[in-house]
Amino acid sequence: MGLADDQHLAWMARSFGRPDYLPLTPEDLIALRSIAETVTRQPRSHLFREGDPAVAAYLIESGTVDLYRTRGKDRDVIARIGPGAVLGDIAMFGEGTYMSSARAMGRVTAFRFPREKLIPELAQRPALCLRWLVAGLRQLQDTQRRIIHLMHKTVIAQVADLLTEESRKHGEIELSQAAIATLLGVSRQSVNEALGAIRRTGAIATAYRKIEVVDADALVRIAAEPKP
Amino acid sequence: MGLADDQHLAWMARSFGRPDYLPLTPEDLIALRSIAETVTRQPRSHLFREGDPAVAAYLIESGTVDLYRTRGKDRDVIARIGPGAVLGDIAMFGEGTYMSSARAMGRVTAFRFPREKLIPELAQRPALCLRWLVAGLRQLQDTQRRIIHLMHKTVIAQVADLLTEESRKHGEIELSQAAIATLLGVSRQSVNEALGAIRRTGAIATAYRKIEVVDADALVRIAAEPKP
DNA sequence: TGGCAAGTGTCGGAATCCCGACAATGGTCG
DNA sequence: CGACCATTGTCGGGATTCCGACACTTGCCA
Repeated sequence: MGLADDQHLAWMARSFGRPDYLPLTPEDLIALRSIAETVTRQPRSHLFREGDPAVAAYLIESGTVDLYRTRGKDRDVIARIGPGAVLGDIAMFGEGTYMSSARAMGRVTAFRFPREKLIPELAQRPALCLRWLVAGLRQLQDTQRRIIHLMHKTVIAQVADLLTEESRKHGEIELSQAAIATLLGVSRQSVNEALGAIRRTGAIATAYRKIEVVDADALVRIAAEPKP
Repeated sequence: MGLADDQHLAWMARSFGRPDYLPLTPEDLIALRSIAETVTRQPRSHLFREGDPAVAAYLIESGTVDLYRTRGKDRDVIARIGPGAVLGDIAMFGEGTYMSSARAMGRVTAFRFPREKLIPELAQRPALCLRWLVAGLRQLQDTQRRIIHLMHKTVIAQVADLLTEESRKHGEIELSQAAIATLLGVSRQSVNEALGAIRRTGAIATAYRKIEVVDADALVRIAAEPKP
C-alpha cells in the first residue's frame, strides 16, 4: 500500500472514525454495562492492534487513547481520543479487522463489549438496538455534512477547522505539522504555510510541537471562509 | 447557499446516498413487506421532494428514479437509481427532511415504509433491526473506503470510476458532461478534458449526451491509476 | 557537553484544476 | 425551414497545491 493510500486512510479515520462519539443515552449505557468487562490498561499498552479480528468494541471511561496506523517503521497518529469515545464498533459489527491500533497514553480504564455478548444483548433489547441504529445513522449524516464542509476547502480553512476542533477537546494542541498533514491528507509544507498564514492573523501562536489558540472566534471565521 | 455548496451536496449524495443499496436479505424484505404500502408513480411524478419531512423510506421495485437537487431554476441530477435501491432511510431515521427530491422517470412501483409503522416493526423484530444496523454500518465502511479511493485522485480517474459504475448499472450512459461534473464535484471543463483523454485511449466512445463503454477493463485500469 | 533525531521554515518548479469566455454542433419546437 | 436552447469542445490566465531540497531550531540522550 502506497504512502498516498495511507494518508487517505488516516484522513478517513479522522473523519469517519468516531472519536468522542457517544451514540447512546445514559440509560442505554447502564443496560450495556451489565454485559461489559471493565479493562484497565497501563501506559503504552494496547487495547487492540491494527489487523486484529474485531471481536469487541470499547467505550473509554477515563484516560487518553491514541489511534494510529503503522506505516513501515513510523506511526501515524490518526486521532487522540478521550473519555466517552466509542471505538471499534464499526469493525466489530462488520465482522472485519480493526483498521487502526489503539494504545493507551496514560492510564486508561474502559468498558469492553465482546461481540458474542453484545450481539445477543442487542437482539434481546430491540429498543437498545434501534437506538444504536438511529444514533449511528444520525452520526453518519452529521459526518457527511462535516466532510462536505471540509473537502473542497482551502488548506488554510481545513487547518483552522482542525485546530478549532482539537482545542475544544483538549485545550492545548500538541501535534507536529507532519501529524496535522497526515490527519488532513495534505502535504506538510502546505500545513506549514497555512499555520504561518493563520498565525499572522493573530488567531494562534505556534511553538515547537505545540499550538495555542489565541482567538477562537477568528479561527472559526477562517475555517468558514470559502475558497474563491 | 452557494454554487460550491450545492456541488458538494451533490457529490455527497452520490457518495453517501445509497443508490442501489440493498441492506437486507430477501427474508428480511419479506417480513418488511407486510407493513409496506405499494405505491405506483406515473412518469415525472414525485416520490418525495427535497425539504419534505422524511416520514417514510422507499424501496424501488421497478422503474427508474432520479434523485436531484434544485438550484435556482436548474435541476442537478444527483443519481439515477433502479430496482433494489433504498432511499430516504437515513433522513427518516434521523427525523429530518429529505435531502433531495425523488422523481419517477418511467413508470415506477415501489414499497413505502411509513415511519410510524417501520419503527415499531423493527422494535418488535430485534433480528431484523440488528441486521439493518449491521448492514448499514457495513455499507458505511464500504462507502468510506470508496471515498478514500476517489477523493484525492485525478479527475480522469474519478470520471473513469463513475463511468465504470454507471455502465455496470445501466449499460449505456446518458449523462451530460455538466451532470457528471455535478456528480463528481468538479468543473465541467475538467470533465470534458478527462472524457477526451479517456476517449483517446479507446476505452469509451462519446456522443451527444451519451457515452458508450468500449473497453471496460481499460476503464477500470484508468480509474485505478494513482495521481503522480 | 556534544551529537543526533525530530521538527520547523522556506524556496522554486511542476502539475492540476478552476474560471471565464467563446465558437461550434445537436436537438426541439413553432 | 428557422429560431432557440442545450450541449460539447477549446483556449488562456490564475490560483492552489504538491514535491524535492535545504538550512535552521529544538529537545533528548549518551
